[in-house]
Amino acid sequence: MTAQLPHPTQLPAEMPSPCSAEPRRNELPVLGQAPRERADAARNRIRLLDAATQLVREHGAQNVTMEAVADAACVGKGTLFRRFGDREGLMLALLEHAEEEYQRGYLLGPPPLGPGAEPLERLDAFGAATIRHLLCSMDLYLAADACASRRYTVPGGVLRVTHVAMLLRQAGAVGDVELVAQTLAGYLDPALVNHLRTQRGMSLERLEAGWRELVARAVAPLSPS
Amino acid sequence: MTAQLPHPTQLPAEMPSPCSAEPRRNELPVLGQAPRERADAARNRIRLLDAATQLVREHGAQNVTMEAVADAACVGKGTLFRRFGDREGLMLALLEHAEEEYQRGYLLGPPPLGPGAEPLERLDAFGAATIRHLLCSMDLYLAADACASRRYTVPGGVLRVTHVAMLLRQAGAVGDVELVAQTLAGYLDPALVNHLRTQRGMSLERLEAGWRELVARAVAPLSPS
DNA sequence: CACGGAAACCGGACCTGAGTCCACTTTTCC
DNA sequence: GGAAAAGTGGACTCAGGTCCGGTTTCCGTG
Repeated sequence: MTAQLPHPTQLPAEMPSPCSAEPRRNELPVLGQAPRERADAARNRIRLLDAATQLVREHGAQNVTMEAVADAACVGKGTLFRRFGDREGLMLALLEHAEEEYQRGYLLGPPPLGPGAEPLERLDAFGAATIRHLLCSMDLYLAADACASRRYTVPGGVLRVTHVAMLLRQAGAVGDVELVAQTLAGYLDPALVNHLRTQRGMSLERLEAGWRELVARAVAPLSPS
Repeated sequence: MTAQLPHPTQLPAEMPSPCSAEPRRNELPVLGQAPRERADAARNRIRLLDAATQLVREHGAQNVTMEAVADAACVGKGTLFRRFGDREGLMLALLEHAEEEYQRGYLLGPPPLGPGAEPLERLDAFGAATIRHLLCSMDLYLAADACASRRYTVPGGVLRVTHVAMLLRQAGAVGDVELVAQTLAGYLDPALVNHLRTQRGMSLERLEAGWRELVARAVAPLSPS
């Protein structure tokens, strides 16, 4: 299928920061710094994201075709794919935007979610916040769902795993914290949360309580059997 | 890379028909119920599975198109899709066959994997067996990967969760066993195992040890905090 | 056993949407 | 001003999936 694309453009290296084209002159291509984005490219990227956001809100993520996005943005299909790589990439970009507030919440926000509270308290709050956030943007998450190849390399997901691992360590967890964190974060997989809610009819309360139990197990000392 | 598949012509008479909630047909023509599968349909199903198996072994699951399968089976494309619903369905059918021996192993086989051993012992063996099995057929698993909608309803996966939950209960686990089992089984997601192995370079030994730790945590008593 | 009709099945033309390609245009920088 | 780099757009390819007229199988009937 899609091997590595010979495209020079990777997935969105920068967030859609409107009109943040700082005039930097005489910049030598040192340190692998990305060269400034061209004006037309920036304009089109914003157009595309705007159009995509609008269409998704209007028709649901599943029913939005790439061509429709390109047309709505008055831009060629090639441009769309150049910017975002593929459909998944576009959805991921939208998702990244939707995740901003949530991410700020657990990275920088006030306790108990943010820094300042006890690690255990933060872990509990993190699970609850994540589950609620997922349920809010589930439509987009399911559309952006990375099939196998990317599922565990999506930035947001990697960040979650890292965050959980950090808190686990701070909470004094022992054992293979990395793997435990990965497993714990797996509980927060959008598709799983969706499945448990819709197919298995589990309540939000149960899902949150389940998270707390898993956290408790994760930080518990290991009794050598 | 290449999964060795058992002989294709002996596939189970049952196969998932994803397109509709079809009533299970039994073989006995009693009470005007259950029309059996037509002879030509059966013949073509076998042809298709045979051809698919061959092509997958030859070119890798990723590089096999549905049309190629249909052509190789000397059958129309419509027939292929009628039988298996979609590409995923076909891969799932192949996978189901590839899983047979593995499933027999932990359901009916000899201890420590099968019945007879202590639950904890069986849990440990189950993880190791699963990880090894996944790595063997990874090619097929990744191709058959159910994107979000089906990921948690694939028969093999559901069976694993159920099995783990049963063993956890037998081992005297307390708490929300269902959710813990689901999470534990999440560690055995093919895509995750593949990711940890290839992207993160984890050794088979570490993955197996990780499973054992998770099992230990899952059956540990819950200390009320 | 021949017959006949209904239901299941077949197959390949056709449609759709993702992703690619490349000749052409715009921007940037000197 | 001008060359090179970056970006553009839409025609094109390709694979998954649908549709429907024609065919085959099944089964009850005479």
